[in-house]
Amino acid sequence: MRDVAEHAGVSFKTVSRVVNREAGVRPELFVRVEDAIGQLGYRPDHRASQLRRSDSAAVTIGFVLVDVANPFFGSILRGIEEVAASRNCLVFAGSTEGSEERENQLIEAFVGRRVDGLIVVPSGAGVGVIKSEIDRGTPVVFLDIEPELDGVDLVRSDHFQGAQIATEHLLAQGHTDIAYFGDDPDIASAGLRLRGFFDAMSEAGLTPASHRVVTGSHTESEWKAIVLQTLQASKLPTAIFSAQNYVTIGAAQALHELSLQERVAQIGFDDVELADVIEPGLSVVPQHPRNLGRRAAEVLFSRLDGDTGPAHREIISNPITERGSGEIEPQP
Amino acid sequence: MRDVAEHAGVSFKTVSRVVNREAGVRPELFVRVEDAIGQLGYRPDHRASQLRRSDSAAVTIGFVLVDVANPFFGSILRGIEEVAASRNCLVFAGSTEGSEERENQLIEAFVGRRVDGLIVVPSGAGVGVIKSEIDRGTPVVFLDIEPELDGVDLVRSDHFQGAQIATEHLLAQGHTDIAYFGDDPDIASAGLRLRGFFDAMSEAGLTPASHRVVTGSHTESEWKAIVLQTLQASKLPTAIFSAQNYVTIGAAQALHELSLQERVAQIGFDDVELADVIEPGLSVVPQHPRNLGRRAAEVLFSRLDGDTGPAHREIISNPITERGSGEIEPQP
DNA sequence: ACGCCGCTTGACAACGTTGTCAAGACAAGA
DNA sequence: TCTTGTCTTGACAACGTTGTCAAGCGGCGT
Repeated sequence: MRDVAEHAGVSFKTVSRVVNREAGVRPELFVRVEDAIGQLGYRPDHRASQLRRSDSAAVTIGFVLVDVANPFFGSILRGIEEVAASRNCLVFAGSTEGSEERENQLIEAFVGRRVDGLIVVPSGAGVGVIKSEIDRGTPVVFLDIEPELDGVDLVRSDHFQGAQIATEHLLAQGHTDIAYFGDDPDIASAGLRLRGFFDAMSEAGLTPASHRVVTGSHTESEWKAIVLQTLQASKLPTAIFSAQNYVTIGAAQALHELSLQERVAQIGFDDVELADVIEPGLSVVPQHPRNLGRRAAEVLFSRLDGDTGPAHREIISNPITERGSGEIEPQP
Repeated sequence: MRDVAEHAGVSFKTVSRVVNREAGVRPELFVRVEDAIGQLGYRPDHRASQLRRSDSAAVTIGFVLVDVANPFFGSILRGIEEVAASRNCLVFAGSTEGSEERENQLIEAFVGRRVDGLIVVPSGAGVGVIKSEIDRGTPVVFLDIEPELDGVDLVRSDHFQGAQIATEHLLAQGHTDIAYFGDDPDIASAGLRLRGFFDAMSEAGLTPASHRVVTGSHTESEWKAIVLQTLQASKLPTAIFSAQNYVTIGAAQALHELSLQERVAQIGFDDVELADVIEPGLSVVPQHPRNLGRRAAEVLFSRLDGDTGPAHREIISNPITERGSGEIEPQP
């Protein structure tokens, strides 16, 4: 900026005025400064300007998620971006892979860059660094997973009810021997889905055998192997509830490998690509992740705009998308 | 920081020393400062520290992509993150949706935040803002799409050869009437794939009829409609080459809707989820996007580490993953 | 001719941090 | 005791920008 000022023969304050389109600069000077900026390829240092500015609207938000490569989170990020872009705001994103340590690192890195707000898919209970940030007044919206904290903003799917209606849907076809595959129930959302499953089962007077409930955190291909192994190890269940998108894919792969896709019903939580093309089509409880992202961002920006109302708790439920696999009747 | 210094009864320079773990602070003072930091919940302002620091390793990079919701780009971003995280570096990411204007906005926003380097999937020809940034000395690695610029670093799949081998694979089964569906050939990568297709066809002495080549930028569901319409409008082609992941999904949906999946061969560029579960399995030329991201990041960091060698051009090709759909013989 | 006003411009402090350097304390050696 | 050296600490400038304020200029009314 100093260079530009010299080049245009003005003080750097005047350059600042031109850059910020402030009124009260003689057109002649304005042009001279713009020319100098163009010639020198000068770009204002946004960090320095933020450093001095007091007010100013939100310019950066951080998004802590589990894994951007998972289209569920990728779509959420896209939704957040969409809202942020409309307000000229940039997004930092980082994957935790479910590690609380990495989550803390990311949050500290984001806060160190003075993000205006955070959207977080918590890996832990929300008692780590994020808690102290909330206490310091940083606006935070939790997404997808509920932390063990009161009075915080939250946007998520109704994991419990989704699992319930999925299970009830299978029960309604007459299934009683249903296998559950899902993420580690220590993850709050996965825990809720598991409880939704148990709840629906016990409503029907059923208690799932322990070998019918398989949980853990694995990749797609690991899930395929796990489901394969489980299906081969004992009497076939008549239906499967796969409680996460990668689990759904792994389970579908396993069923097809064993040519059981017409014999064993399957219903998944969260939609997946090509679910309508496989035979039978995969029935799922969808989540509309892009909308989840949009909503979370909207809530965050309303806080940044000064909304100090009570905690916003938005729990979204969606009806089942029936495509065939979830409508298979129990086979003897 | 001023507060911490007062609270601990030291100068803020000493606080700075403690925060940066500099040697030569009496243990007693060190503890006192750390306590004050803890009590006040102080977080160093990373922007201010960067402002003053001269040297310092790379701390932030920017990634300009087309759409994070597309798992192809999501996986690339994951690969970049992976490398960046290992160097304690944060990633800004932004989706352009193919708009050159948005690309320029993003690059300006990133540069304004003084990112140390950029990875860019260019939407335009690379002559916009990105060109002037390169000239100013910002390290830039292009990814997936080649800009119309010489001497720049680039990591991408071999779009031309991939399309060639896909087409040759279909030709080898005896197909001569092959339909091409793909992105707008104005996008450099899509243009290369289309040329790879034409090249393989003409090598075989064939010239595709103009109604056999359908291009444009559309969503998954639009592609399904377009392929449906095309298949119904005229004599069936005996094979389809779908040159992008969303196109592949749309085309597969269309074929299945018309129950033609056993009659019309299909081969796709870029792998998709569940491709091995649908019947017949979808044959594709895969891309391993996470690895593309990792490689681009590695190249960028080597530049940031001072590598001033000649432009790095890495063009990766992968063999076809045969799953069935691409091995269907021509049906009369 | 004088005072007042509005417009344009620049000097200077401030934002939160680090780099530089000098000052003070204390111990060792002459 | 005096010098020298080492260790710890703080004062101050600097990074690139914006906020504040006052100075300079010309026009207008009296």
